[in-house]
Amino acid sequence: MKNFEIAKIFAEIADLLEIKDENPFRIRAYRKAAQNLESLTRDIAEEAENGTLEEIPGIGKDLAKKIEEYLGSGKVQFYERLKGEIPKGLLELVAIPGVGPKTARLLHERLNIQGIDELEKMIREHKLKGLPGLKEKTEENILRGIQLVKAGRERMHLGTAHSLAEGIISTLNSLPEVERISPAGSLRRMKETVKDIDILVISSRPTKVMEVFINLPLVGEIVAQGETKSSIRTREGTQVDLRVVEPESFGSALAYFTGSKAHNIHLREMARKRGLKINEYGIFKEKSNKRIAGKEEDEIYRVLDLPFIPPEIREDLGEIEAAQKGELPSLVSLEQIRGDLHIHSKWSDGAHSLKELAEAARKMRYEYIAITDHSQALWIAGGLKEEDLLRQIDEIRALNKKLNNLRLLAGTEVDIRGDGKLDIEDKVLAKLDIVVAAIHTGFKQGKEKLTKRMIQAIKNKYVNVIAHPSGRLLGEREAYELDWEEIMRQARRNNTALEINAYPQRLDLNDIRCRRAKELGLSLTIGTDAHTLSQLSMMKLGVATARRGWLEKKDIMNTLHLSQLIKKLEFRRKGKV
DNA sequence: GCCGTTTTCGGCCCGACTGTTTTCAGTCG
Repeated sequence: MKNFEIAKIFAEIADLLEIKDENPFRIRAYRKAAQNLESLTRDIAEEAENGTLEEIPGIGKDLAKKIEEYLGSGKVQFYERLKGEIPKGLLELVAIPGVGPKTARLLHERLNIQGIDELEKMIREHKLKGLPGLKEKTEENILRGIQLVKAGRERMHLGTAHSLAEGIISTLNSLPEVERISPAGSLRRMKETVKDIDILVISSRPTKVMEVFINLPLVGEIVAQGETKSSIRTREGTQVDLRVVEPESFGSALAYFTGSKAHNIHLREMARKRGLKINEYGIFKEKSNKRIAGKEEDEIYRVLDLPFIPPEIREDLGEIEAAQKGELPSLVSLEQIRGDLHIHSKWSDGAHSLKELAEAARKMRYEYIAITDHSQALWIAGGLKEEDLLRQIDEIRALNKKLNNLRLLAGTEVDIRGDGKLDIEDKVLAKLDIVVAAIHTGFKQGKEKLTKRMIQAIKNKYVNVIAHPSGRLLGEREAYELDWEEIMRQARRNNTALEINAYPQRLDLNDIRCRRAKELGLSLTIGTDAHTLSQLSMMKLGVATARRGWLEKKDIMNTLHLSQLIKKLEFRRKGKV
């Protein structure tokens, strides 16, 4: 899909126009278009063929033409021209925290600085002296920014961000001065990766809370410190922003701080049309400046005649329009999950026995869990030979007789081999309650071959689920190439579910593909792929991904009660035997 | 550059913090 290529070009055009000091609204238009393309569930080439480009929000006549130009020729003239006008190094400079377009231009015009290394050298040689508005402090800030860029500050996995935030929140929450506290930002929206951690606090003594915050042991550096807002960077380099507000502003501050930016802008525009003004402190009548609400978050939506919109879908990707029409999905929740369908035991590369897993599952109030150890091809992960699998089935059946209110499902995570065949014979698969299939090798076979391989597995009548379908590892490995439309069509036709793997590095399917899967009417499962007991709790990340993909209870198979689930799992086999 | 139950032109979210300034520009979220 060229969606991302074009999104990247539009985003870069926005950066270039910013350096040129162009109309800020034009710049915003490019940024918005880039974001919308990134999260478009359909293929942009198909939209172009159907002549429906201008139906994509943020795409008008001009951008539609640029998209068509790129699809046709692989280039956008306007973009090429801009790149010719503005030295590449300037984009490098703007990427430094603390250096914006104005400073970058100044540095280029007055000192002909072309890139980040040159800038560093000039600062160290004190060559910036005499430039307006750039004195010692600013030089120090830029140097620090350069260090950050060079250290390659990357986004964290959602799971990492979650535990870091939990630690800070529990410390602050123990202060008597803290009345109420909540995570905010992309963390609260449960994005798969998080850059900064945002935390919001209610307190009548903000100074005290700020003081404790900036003196936390994990603080490596104080970035900013004010009365209502402070930022620190941890020793590991993660920025954490803390905002302290009065009780009557908590709702509006939480909404503002949670974002997304695009969602907030949309709401604020709606408010303006009604003669209202929304900011972090509340909702005000524009004329009289009289405050009418802001204590609770849902008040913001109420004054705009909208139902509450869950944080996970606040991306301005149609949720506000859906809310207006009363068509918001009722998102699946963690409480609705009745079991985990992807777990490894000691039998392969997991850390715990079946009994220990059962005990943990019972504590989580699950009705069932599927034991899905690796198959023989993955000998490196202790993959089970067929005879071992048969013994494991017996052990599971025996254990089930002793268990109350919990059922272990005998399963496998069978390897889809390089030639598309499964690693376990059909006659053995037939004895299992659930078959999860996955690709673990041969990622570079190319789109056509990989698609064929996966479809072969999808068509096997014993395969219930395709695990971690895209194969991506966040920050480590790109997804392998697949014809997704075809995969999803086949999965739907053959009644094979796709998994949302809840492992923090995977979160695969991702939110966007979840949304497309729903549009096409697929069934999905959420599995943790847990190898240890503590990893069972990652279910919440999988649910969050499903929620970001607008999925409801009825879309997720493991919200079913045990008897319904078993019926659904057996359905295909019976139909064909 | 997009967008329209106040508009096909004239709007386009809003504020905090910093550093360098005597009232504000730049950057960020």
